[in-house]
Amino acid sequence: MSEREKIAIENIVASTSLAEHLDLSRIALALDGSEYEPEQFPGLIYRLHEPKTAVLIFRSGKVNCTGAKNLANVRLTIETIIQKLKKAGIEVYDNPDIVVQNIVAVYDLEADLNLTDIAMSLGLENVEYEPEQFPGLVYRVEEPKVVLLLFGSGKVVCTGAKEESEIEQAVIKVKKELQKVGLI
Amino acid sequence: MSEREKIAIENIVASTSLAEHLDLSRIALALDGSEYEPEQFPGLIYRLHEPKTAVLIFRSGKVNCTGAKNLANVRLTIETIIQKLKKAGIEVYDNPDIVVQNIVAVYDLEADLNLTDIAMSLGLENVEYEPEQFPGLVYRVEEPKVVLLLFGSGKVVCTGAKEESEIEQAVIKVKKELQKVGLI
DNA sequence: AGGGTATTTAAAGGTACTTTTAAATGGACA
DNA sequence: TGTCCATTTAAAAGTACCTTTAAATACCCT
Repeated sequence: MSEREKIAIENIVASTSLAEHLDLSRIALALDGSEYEPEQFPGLIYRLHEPKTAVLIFRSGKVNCTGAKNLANVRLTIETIIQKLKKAGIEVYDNPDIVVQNIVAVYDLEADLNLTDIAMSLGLENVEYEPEQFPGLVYRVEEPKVVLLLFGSGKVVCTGAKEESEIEQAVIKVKKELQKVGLI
Repeated sequence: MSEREKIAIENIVASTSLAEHLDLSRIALALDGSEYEPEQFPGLIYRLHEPKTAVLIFRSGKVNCTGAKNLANVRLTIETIIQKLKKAGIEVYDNPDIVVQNIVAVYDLEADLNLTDIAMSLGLENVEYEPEQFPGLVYRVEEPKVVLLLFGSGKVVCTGAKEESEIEQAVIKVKKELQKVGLI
């Protein structure tokens, strides 16, 4: 099994634009179950059940999609929102460009990790490890620019990537570094 | 190993009387670290570190001791309180009668239990089992009058006993009942 | 009369929080 | 005018706290 196949994408955050301006109060009435409390947060929140995602819609026409585990579901979510708004008589763009902003994934090193030893080996500059605050070791990788959370179980969470290839590179990199110092 | 030795007493609640009447505001000043908030609770709360127990002192002179794991520590706790109050110039009885009101203990059946099957076997009258509310099965034993909490792991908590012999009787009883229906 | 206030303790299951990341935007603060 | 707060999502694993039971004590409330 390749490293790529062992990487499980858990969440994709993507953004797009559906119009020059949107009337959120009107959309709040059109999208059943949506939440719009401008004093609490400027965006309107709408959740889809299939795929299970959440969409944030802003007055500027900008839209965020969160929660999808693959690109197809990001597109399906945006397309569903477009159709619903159109049906409600709200003008929006067709086939807007969608930009992936962040991907969260999990990888399993399949070996218990001594995080205290790893924290000393990898050096203080890119590592933060405060077990009583959080059980994971925070490793800020510079190239690719992502953040890895290492756990004693060997599970690794990668966040900050914009492409799947960055996750793969980061995972291979940390694996090699741990092997080099004999901590894996 | 006898059943008695396998029973671990975790908490003893005992009561006694130290005087006809006590001035809790004065005791609050005498016992450093004590908590006395009459609008919240009528008793004054005082914690001992060795043995690790908690004492509740009431205006009536009645006193509760909780947290001890054996009778000697209940007596030591009460004796310590008596000495501290005497040193503060507060008149209290010497060698007051101490009554054990409740003993909480844990026993291990050393076998996984199917609580759903046990709930049906032991009958609805003395058993309550609502796993989504609480993971333990509540078994109200009539003789001795105690309550047993049975867990899927085989661990059994006994509470309501006033003597160690009652815990032993109850544990032997439930063990025999489970063996009779082949659920252990 | 009963329930909530408070103390202690075990069992085991659940929830919520801790950390990281990214976009969007409106308000508050120096 | 930046910075930081608000929100959404997801994983990891650790902590805290809640659930239940019993008992004495007593004071308030309905």
